[in-house]
Amino acid sequence: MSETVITYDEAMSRWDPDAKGRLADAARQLFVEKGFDETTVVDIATRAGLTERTFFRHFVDKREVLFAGDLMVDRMTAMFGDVPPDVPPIEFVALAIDDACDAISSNPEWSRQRARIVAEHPDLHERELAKMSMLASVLTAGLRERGVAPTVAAVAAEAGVLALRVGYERWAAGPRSKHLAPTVRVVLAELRDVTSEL
Amino acid sequence: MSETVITYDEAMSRWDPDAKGRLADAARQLFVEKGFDETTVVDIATRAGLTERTFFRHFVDKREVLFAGDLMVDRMTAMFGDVPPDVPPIEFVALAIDDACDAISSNPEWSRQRARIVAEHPDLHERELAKMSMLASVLTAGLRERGVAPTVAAVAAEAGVLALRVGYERWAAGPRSKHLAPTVRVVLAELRDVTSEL
DNA sequence: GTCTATAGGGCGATAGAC
DNA sequence: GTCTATCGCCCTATAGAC
Repeated sequence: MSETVITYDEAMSRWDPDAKGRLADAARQLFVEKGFDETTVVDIATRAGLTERTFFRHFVDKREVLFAGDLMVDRMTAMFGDVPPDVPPIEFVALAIDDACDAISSNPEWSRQRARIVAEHPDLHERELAKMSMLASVLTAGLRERGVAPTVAAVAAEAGVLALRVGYERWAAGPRSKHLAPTVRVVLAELRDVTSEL
Repeated sequence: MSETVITYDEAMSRWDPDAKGRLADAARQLFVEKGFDETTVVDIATRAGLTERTFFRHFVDKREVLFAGDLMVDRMTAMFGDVPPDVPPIEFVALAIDDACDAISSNPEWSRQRARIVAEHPDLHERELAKMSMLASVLTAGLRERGVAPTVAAVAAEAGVLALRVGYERWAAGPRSKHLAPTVRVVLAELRDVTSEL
């Protein structure tokens, strides 16, 4: 009769907590060590003590592992209620973006490393843009609930996300500074100034 | 007089005129008929009378078939020289975007159908955003060559691309109108007005 | 043109938590 | 017992290599 051989790894890891977090950590490490293309999903899963199939239960595709959680969307919607009711649309957006900046700045080294990985891989850059687009949708919905006209809501939301995206890139590429929000506010002001020449 | 060298590409195109165009047409039809996910590359190639392998000779991946050519980038760089030297950055950008609008408007029905297909598939939307991001890079480079400060150049370029993207969506979703440029100009004005409240 | 690796899905079995 | 996370095996399509 044959007995099932259970290796140490399998026995230890199968029900260890935070599988998703372990996968995300393993992925980040491997992307830095070998690059995105050279890292397979099997590599990631193995390092996390899991299988390829389990990876895809947690992340819809390989890229998504770097954008874990979509925490920003939840966080942002949660703070909509805190904004006074009569601020102009762009100020509402700026406050929401400030909040997103705090989320990014709360882990500055990881956020900078992440930005570097994303900037180097077109596929990841694509996904980053898609995530930013989702943020814009959330902001647009938040503004429309406040009675802002749909077209104005969309444009204000897109303006805010533009500032976040450009500001994040600038912050990650520039000299170390703790807070992202000031950089993003500068971009927003530049956007106002540059469009005022129309 | 030099001898005529017939490359493999030229020989192929003699037997198979406009293989790339046929593939793009077949893809568009199939995406409408069956949806993006349900259409395989083999389906597309077969309808175009070609093989899967040939498809990937013309397009780096399946999504790319809807973004054929990157004609916009070439067209845009080509018109940079026509812009007078002393217009403000945002006006330079607006003129370049007008030109891109003309390219889109030149085939309005196809551009509207394309926008609908792209809007329905997250993967295609992602690629669209990436293409727009490339346009922004080209515009930024064009501005910097004119001596515009890097940060201003980037923000002006992103503003223009924002207007193109939002305007294109609005134009494709709204009632039929031939020209896209006026819609995009409206978005640009809205962007100026909404940010002026900062 | 053929061959191969990887991405990613479907589904049932199973190990553990409760 | 139920419920959920994980596994294992089989499959196809994408995409790249030779």
